[in-house]
Amino acid sequence: MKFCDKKKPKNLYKIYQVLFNAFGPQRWWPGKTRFEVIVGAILTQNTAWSNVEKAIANLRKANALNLNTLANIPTQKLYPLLRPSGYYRIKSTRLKSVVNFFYNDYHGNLNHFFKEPVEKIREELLNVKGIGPETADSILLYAGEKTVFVVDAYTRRIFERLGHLKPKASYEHIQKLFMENLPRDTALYNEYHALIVRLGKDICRTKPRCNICPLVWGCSSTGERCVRSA
DNA sequence: GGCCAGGACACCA
DNA sequence: TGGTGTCATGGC
Repeated sequence: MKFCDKKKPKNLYKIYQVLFNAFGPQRWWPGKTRFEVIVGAILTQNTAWSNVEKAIANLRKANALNLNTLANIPTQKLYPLLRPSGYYRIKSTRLKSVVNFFYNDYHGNLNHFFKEPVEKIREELLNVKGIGPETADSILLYAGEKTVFVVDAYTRRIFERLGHLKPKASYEHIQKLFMENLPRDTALYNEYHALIVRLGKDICRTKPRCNICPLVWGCSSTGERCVRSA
């Protein structure tokens, strides 16, 4: 066990409740279809969602927001469409590799894919070039409604500061911490990750303490109901 | 003009 | 195995 304190993880659900009461439901993922969620998961890598929306709008306008079209479009034709989301060359290649995976291995049938055991399809996703653990888990949770907790940079940053994690804890360790200390509930995992991102955008990143919430870190929206006291 | 965003990967010691 | 550089646009 690499975590700092075995007792603290018991508070993970309470922290969720504090965040939910403070911010309300986040209604993730904003994609309209499973495939759109998968595309968004690729495009949002290290990128603000507002930029991803522009690229998705470009794809939709070009009638390319579907598996069949993307499977047959040359990678370079994606460049101008994905440009607003940044890293457009890399993301064009990654999107193509993901699409080719579904197209070749599952004949473009996402329902077939998501019916397979979660451990199996997670491994398959991780073998696709351009899909790391966070992107794979985002696809599984938000597109496949699988009970998989998504760990991102905000999760690491926030829960390190709260003392739940040692610095440089691995993705798998952090994921295990949440999944072993929360009810196995897909809707809960969905909402919790979204709330963490919501909080992450809101808290002070540079200052260890702030005036609004003079504890380990502060949050302008939660105010006195800071999760530190949960 | 600088910083950062809902990461992943190649390369090197 | 772990650290570092690279990929890139748009908002604040």
